[in-house]
Amino acid sequence: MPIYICAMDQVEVFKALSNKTRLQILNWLKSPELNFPEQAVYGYDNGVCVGQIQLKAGLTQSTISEYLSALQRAGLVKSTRVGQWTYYQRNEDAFAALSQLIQSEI
Amino acid sequence: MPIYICAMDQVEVFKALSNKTRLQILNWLKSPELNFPEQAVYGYDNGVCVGQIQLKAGLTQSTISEYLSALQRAGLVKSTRVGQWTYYQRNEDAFAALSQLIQSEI
DNA sequence: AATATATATCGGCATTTTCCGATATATCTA
DNA sequence: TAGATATATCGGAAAATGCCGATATATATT
Repeated sequence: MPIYICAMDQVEVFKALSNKTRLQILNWLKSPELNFPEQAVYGYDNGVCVGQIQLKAGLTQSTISEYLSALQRAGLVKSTRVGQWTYYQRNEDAFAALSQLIQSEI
Repeated sequence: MPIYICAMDQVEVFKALSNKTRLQILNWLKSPELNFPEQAVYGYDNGVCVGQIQLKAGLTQSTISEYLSALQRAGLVKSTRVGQWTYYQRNEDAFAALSQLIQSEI
């Protein structure tokens, strides 16, 4: 009987990762300073706000908002509301758990 | 500039993993002796044949054949034809590479 | 309160995925 | 060669996903 560190819905996680734009976003969020220099003024403490991600991705605001929700439902990112902005950042624990999951369970 | 050990199409791999039945198949193939005892007579050297997997999954033959093809296109399994049977087994190198990919690139 | 800005949600069209039944192909056996 | 068995491929209906534009909601500003 395996022990699960966190209750990842595996299918949901892999579905979230099954899209080129969502993979790009995750990759960009690895280096916010590098990929979102426009946000330097506001800092990167809570990640990057939706509008910046949307600009870089070149898709509509609604699409990016939904993509970020999907990533969050899968546990791959976390969000912080600050005023009228929502900041998203990677949940590195989830990636460590996923890497581990693939090694041991899948 | 990152160096890729193998040319995985990331989206294709994650799509292949985005289905409960395909995840089950991969999991079953970790312990063929345990999960496919009916095949003991023929041995497990090349993995498990399509019919046995189909029986256990409870979906149609065509569906399982297509699922196995998808897993193979993604590089997650390899197949061996022996007479009228096609045996499928996990490609453990791919899982190691994927685990690594998640740790370092994604 | 009124307006502006940032994000989320809704409705919808186009494409992809899921899974099926039918059929084609490959191999084995009589 | 004919028939049986195992697998692959094809065509299609239903559901899910990819994106969009329009609209709703939350917060900030005047």
